[in-house]
Amino acid sequence: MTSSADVVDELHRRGLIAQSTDEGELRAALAAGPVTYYCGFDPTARSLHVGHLIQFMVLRALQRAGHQPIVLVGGATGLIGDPRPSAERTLNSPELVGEWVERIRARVAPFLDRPAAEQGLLAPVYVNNLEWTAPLSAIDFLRELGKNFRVNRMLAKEAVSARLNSDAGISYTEFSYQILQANDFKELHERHGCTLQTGGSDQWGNLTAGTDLVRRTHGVSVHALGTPLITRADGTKIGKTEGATVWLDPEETSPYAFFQYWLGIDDVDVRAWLPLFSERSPEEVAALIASSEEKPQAREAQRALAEELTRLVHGEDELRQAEAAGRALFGRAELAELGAATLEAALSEAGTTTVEGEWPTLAALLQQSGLCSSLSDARRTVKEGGAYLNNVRIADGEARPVSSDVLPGGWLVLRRGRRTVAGVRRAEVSAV
RNA sequence: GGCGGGUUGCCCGAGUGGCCAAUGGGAGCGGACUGUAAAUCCGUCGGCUUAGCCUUCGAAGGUUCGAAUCCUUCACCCGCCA
Repeated sequence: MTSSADVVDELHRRGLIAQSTDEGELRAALAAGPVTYYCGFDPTARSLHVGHLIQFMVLRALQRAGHQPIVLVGGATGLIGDPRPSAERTLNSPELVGEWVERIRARVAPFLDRPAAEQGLLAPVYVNNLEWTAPLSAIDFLRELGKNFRVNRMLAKEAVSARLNSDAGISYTEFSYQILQANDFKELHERHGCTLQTGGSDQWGNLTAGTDLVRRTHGVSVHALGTPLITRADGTKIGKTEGATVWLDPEETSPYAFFQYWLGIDDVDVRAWLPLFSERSPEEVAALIASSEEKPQAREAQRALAEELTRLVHGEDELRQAEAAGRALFGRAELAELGAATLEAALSEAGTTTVEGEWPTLAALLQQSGLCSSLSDARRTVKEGGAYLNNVRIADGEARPVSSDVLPGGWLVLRRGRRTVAGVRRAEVSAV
């Protein structure tokens, strides 16, 4: 176990610290005994995505070093909206945000509750800032909180100034966001003795707003740690491409797809990300990076990371199934030689569809399986040579499957492109 | 409250009466090359009963043989002034 203060060294070594308040003071505080720290997650979607993983890595490292984690879910701040540099957020209904709060809270458990239970570490405290924000009256907000904030400084925050310089401008609602988040730190300081907030460096303005507020109201120096913004080598955000966000919730992104995501990341990124996301020893991490440089085609680093993170997020059983599915679908074995059980397990990871009645055309099957978004898309994909039935390129989208196409268990394996697979079978055959 | 500017496909952004399902860039998707990588090149990128047809350019009406483009009303956004 990392000792209380060495955790800062570990975080630095792994590249998890982009900026921090007075580091000397922070080290001293961490060395003096268990520190209560928090990180907040706003419910802006149904689930958290891989971009949030880095926050959990920090939370876990601190917990491992014996400190007390608090996980805040932003039931209140999620109703207001943290200003993005680009444009105003759409307000979501309180009902929807409330539902997301619950879903997200459920997702967080494995990261901190498991180590607490298995290794005797301090169990996380869960809070929702709606608890103290909802009762706040406008008078209190303006008198008790507002007086502590200078608009001049608020305007200087990066997210705010970006918006002021854009056509979109910024609503008063979003402008107020930093006050609410600062107040969270103050409340947690008062309620739980919290003295450290961690978060993404894009949150830096909000983090320091919090430390400033606590200092002004309590005369106490508290801390903030900002993690670096993780980007891919090509500059895009991790796992957050508009088309295919990789979620942590198995209902949104299957463990199989999650595993495949990490397995497929490119060499440059895996070498950069391994220290960030792996909790292996520095020696093991270095060895994996060396392996990636010497024989990149082996993809050992990608595989190690995929295994570690799938196990962390989804658990050992799901990891085994995701791995087995990948081997079955991408391995050298002929599909027809796979047993019905293996095939079914693999396909259920990748995604399956059942069709009623007789086989429709292959183009229709591509659409119904979800591989293609529309019939037009399916026809286009076939025309481009990107659609496969049982690993054989489909030449005619209007053709229908024949009995010799049907694999053990009644399955057809449809594939789009190199790696997107789906299983399809007819309702009548499922009993066979 | 006044004046001005704006609302185009996933995003940015052209387009001011027919040649517009709508230039260009990005993202996405597919192919080639590879290592289930990157880069590069090629193709594609509203829908359908796909050599044709249907629905799109904030919303609803209108003018016209014909409108993303003109007119009216409405909604929302931005800026300046009060």
